[in-house]
Amino acid sequence: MPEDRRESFYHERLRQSGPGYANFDLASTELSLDLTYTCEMFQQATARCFAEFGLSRSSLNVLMLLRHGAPDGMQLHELGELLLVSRANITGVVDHLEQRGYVTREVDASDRRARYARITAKAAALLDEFIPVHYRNIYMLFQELTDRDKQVLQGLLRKTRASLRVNAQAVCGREASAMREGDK
Amino acid sequence: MPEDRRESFYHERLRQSGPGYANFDLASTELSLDLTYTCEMFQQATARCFAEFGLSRSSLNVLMLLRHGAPDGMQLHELGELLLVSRANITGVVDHLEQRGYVTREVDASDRRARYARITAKAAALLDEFIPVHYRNIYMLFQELTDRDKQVLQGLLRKTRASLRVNAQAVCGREASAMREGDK
DNA sequence: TATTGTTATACTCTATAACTATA
DNA sequence: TATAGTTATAGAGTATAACAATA
Repeated sequence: MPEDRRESFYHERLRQSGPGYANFDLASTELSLDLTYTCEMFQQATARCFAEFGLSRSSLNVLMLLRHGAPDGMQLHELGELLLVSRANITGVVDHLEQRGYVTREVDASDRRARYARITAKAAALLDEFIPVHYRNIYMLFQELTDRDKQVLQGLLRKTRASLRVNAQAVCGREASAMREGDK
Repeated sequence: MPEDRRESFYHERLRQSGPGYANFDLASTELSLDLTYTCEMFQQATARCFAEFGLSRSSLNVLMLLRHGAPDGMQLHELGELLLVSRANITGVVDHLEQRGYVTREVDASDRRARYARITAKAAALLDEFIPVHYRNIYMLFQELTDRDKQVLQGLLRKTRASLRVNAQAVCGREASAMREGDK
């Protein structure tokens, strides 16, 4: 197994410096770093392939969503909600896709506030070329994990997301923390 | 456990549309989505707190690295290597920190090409305020996971990173895939 | 009034290439 | 020649606020 200077460096530093701060919990903090770091590595590993096809993660998400979830089009705010992108910013993503001929915008006849983004044949052709390469890359990147590993990992990541959802409201910054201190 | 429309939506779409593409492997592809999605949720949950303290993830990383890894300073290219940031871009991060008085730049006396970034007392004070809030947030966000969960998850994420490292070179785009097809 | 979408702004992060100065 | 750092540029992502059109 190849060594990684960063990996050991970070964990060592954390074990040393963490206990010097209040509220430090080693297991959670290590987990947060591991999660972020692993995700970064995965994205870095696939970044070149995305760039080569002129796709960003957002634009791929939009195209896949439109192709397989809504071949007849989807309103922009729906796209934004599914992709966790604000209404203001989904406009830009769709602009970009439209400029390159990958989606069209059509006004909804029954509600003239709404626009439907629809995927074009050109984008479908791009996906037919890109996705097999992308899927092969994904398969290769996770090759050292057994089926059992993947299954357990997926289950734990699902549980993690549930935990994040339950506790996201409780997270807050300076004032809220100060207030809670005051409550004691 | 709270429902999430996106979560079920994605997995359902993937199971339906995936097999239509070459090289599709459900377990790996689901894992890649789960990893990305979980990480996104975590970062989203902590984003407000970062913003409130005027910190970005990069700047926090630099400050923590300097404080606990190199209180006497670290060369910019070293920072870049540890944070996976290019030499060109670490300059900007350090510029930003310097403008706000969080680091100083000092020329190395023995090698006048090199600059050392050193953390200031002002930044140390900021960390003393920010980190306990941050650590408490992390602890709360992962609260629904048991110690055993966290331990297993960490182990599998480490194994995942090892897999990514081993296979990262094999990942590639259009031409390389075409070549490999030709080899068959 | 509320909703859909757009515009504008500003900041962060990333990637790349060309450049300076030192070694 | 190689290394450390900077500058410049361009693109993508994010966040926020103000605005128009429509319901």
